[in-house]
Amino acid sequence: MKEQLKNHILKFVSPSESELKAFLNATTFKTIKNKEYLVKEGQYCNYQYFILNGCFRSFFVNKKGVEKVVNFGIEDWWLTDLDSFINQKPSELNIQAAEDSQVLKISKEKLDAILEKTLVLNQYFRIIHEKVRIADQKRIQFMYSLSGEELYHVFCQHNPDFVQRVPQYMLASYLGFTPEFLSKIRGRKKT
Amino acid sequence: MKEQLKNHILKFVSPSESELKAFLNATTFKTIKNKEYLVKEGQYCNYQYFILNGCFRSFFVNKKGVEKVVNFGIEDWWLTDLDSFINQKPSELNIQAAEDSQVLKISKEKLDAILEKTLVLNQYFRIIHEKVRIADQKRIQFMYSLSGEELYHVFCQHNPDFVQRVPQYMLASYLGFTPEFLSKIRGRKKT
DNA sequence: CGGTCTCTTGACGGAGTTCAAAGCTAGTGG
DNA sequence: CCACTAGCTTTGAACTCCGTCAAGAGACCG
Repeated sequence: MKEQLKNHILKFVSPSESELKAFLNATTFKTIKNKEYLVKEGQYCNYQYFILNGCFRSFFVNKKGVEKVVNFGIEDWWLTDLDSFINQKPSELNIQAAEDSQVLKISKEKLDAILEKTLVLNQYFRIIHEKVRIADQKRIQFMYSLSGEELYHVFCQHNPDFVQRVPQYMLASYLGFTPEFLSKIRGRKKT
Repeated sequence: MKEQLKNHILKFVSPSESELKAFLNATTFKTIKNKEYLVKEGQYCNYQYFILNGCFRSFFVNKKGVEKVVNFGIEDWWLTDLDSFINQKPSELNIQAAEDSQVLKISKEKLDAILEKTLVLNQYFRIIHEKVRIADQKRIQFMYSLSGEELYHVFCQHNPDFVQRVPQYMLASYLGFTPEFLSKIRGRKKT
């Protein structure tokens, strides 16, 4: 199953066989059931996770006790609480499976050791970061220019398959409004 | 003036003298007056900019013709339209000086050539990306959990100095609301 | 001084929230 | 195979935050 991560890496950089082996060997396989947590608020997040299959959401709980979904993760995405992972502080986020899932995980110590000396893997993660930053940029642009209703429709157009995979209340939270409002949006627009 | 970039790099990684020289020599100095543009919508953004001093805003224009500020940049920040720079497509953003400023710029070709073979500079940019992603993450958390008024007060507390440097209407746009509303917030709270 | 750019103020309207109740659906156990 | 529960979605009425529009007041710069 590490083939999948290998293929992902080869999409972006060209490591030697030994560099690839060293990295893949530093990862370990993990199965996780729907509703279980990879990371819980308050814990130190010492791993970075590569999603083989399944689906996750990361969220935090605001002062009023409401869960706010800040991100989803699906196949071939890296997922972690970066602030906790990089700066070694307690996580403010929860990362929870939204489906039965499988991941590869790598510890901070092992990853740091590899990044200390391997050019191509620095390139790989640099490129991943670039892609995420570009995606986040687009997301912020959408949030700044569209109404809630428009946001929903654009999201459905861009991710028609994904919309089916998570409950509506998570989607509503991710898009920045309440489940009640999402329900009303869906109520309109019946041709 | 390249000392400043050198010091910034040395905060995060330890390049050899020759690696550092090669990188600094690839950058060129540029002065830019208030209101002038580094990047305009529709242009290809072929440079990454390191701000020596001054202040910039990046913004786009939505369908209604309203300017939406998506980011500010000040001393010791790297700035570019990443999507345009990385994927070589026309920029959707404008980057405009908000003060008389000085920058160092590096072209995509030169940067790519250096990143092709220099470990430490991949590390450096990887670390920069990590920091920006963490900051963006926090920003999204704030946007999801605070009202407009709270956003403004938190921003003022975190950046008391910066608030003085840009006109209020830019700040309002950055925080996601109208200048009129910001003015009303300021009107209250005159204890 | 005159014009442009920025900030303020107020009346009104609308997008989205809150709260509460009821309808659905799927899983669970008897 | 049915009954029950728990979680998810829908619906509606009242309410709030913030946007829109319009008019005026400073403030800065040539």
